Amino acid sequence: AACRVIVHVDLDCFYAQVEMIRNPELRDKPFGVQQKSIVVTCNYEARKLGVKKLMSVRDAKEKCPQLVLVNGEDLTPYRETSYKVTELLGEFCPLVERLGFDENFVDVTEMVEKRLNQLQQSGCCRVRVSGHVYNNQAINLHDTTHVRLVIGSRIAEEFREAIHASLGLTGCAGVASNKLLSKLVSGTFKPNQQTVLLPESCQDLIHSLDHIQKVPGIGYKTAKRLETLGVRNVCDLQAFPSAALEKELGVSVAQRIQKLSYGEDDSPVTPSGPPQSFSDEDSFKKCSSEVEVKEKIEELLPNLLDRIYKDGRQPRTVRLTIRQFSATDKWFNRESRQCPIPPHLIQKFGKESSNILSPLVDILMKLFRKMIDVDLPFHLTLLSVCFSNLKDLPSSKKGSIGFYLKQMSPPSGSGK
DNA sequence: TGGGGTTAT
DNA sequence: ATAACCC
Repeated sequence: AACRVIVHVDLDCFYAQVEMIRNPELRDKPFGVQQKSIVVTCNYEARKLGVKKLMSVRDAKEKCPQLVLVNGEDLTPYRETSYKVTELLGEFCPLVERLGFDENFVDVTEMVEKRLNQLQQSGCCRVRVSGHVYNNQAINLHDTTHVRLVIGSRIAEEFREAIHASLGLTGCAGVASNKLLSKLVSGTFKPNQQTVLLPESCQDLIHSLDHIQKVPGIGYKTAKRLETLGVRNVCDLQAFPSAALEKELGVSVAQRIQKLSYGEDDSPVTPSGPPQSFSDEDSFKKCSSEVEVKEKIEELLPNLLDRIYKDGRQPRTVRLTIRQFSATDKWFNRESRQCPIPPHLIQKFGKESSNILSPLVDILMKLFRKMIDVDLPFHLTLLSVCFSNLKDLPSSKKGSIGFYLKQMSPPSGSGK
């Protein structure tokens, strides 16, 4: 039975790397990428001096007065670079799944099988591992699972080399038999290194997590509920009675996370393909009048429309999301309203010079009034516009030829 | 605590 | 439409 071989690729402090490419002068200085009052990430120079991810600008400047800050509120350069990485991996193998802007899972099982066959036909069964082996575990070349994972480590090295050669980016990789383990193991040696996990060390890896919330798939809410059950670490979760867990969290979540606690994860690598939605948001201290709301929306829309135009598909749904100020529990209170985009407006998405902007603003303001009684005082701290339910144009209308293919100038001569 | 994303219910 | 998850 051939095991799966999954590679998790995780770029080092991604936004900071993109900024260093845009401005090489930053290279040897400690610097951070700022969004509002937060340093969302920083380079390793800054990390040496005590700056951490998601630190407030105040704390960061206190720790490190020389810290240079770059505004990173416009994600365009990061998004574009991110898709270049995904596309590059897609040239090796079709099964590439994005996780955020800086991580990708690649199912390399087929590539491994092919190389394994070539190796066996050449009569040579020796393969050298690339990078670290978790726990420094000895490799047994008579164990075909070991051999497969070692071949995976070679492929991971090729991925990282390709990303560095063509995009100038460094990152980590983890190689293991499923997504969960590949992700966990990729973080074990940190900048610009890679690690392979052999099955015998799986329990050591999963038990090295000190809190259950470090298990990808167990988030804030589930961790809190588990805590009320007395479940604090991976051992607790493994040992907890399944029936009681299912009663608290529902069968689906309970069974999934309990398997995760054993390092088991049968979820497939699902190719991400083009994005399912395009959104743009802005947060602020205060927005409390209809006129301000309209101004904010008018700021968000042009950027979004441009991205949709470049994508080539047409959205069928538009959504407005708001966050209302609340002193307690600042983080959770988002509401949204969405509606279909009227067909006559959908048509205008692919075309320039059509005035699609003001009708969209009107629709979004109607959605706003469904959430907020504008005759009463209100206090917003965030506005977000999202286009989703993207449909390809009829193929006669040119545009998206498929995600991975570059847009090419049309051949001379007629297309009938 | 930003500015994005996804899937399940 | 919301709630959970991910970065």
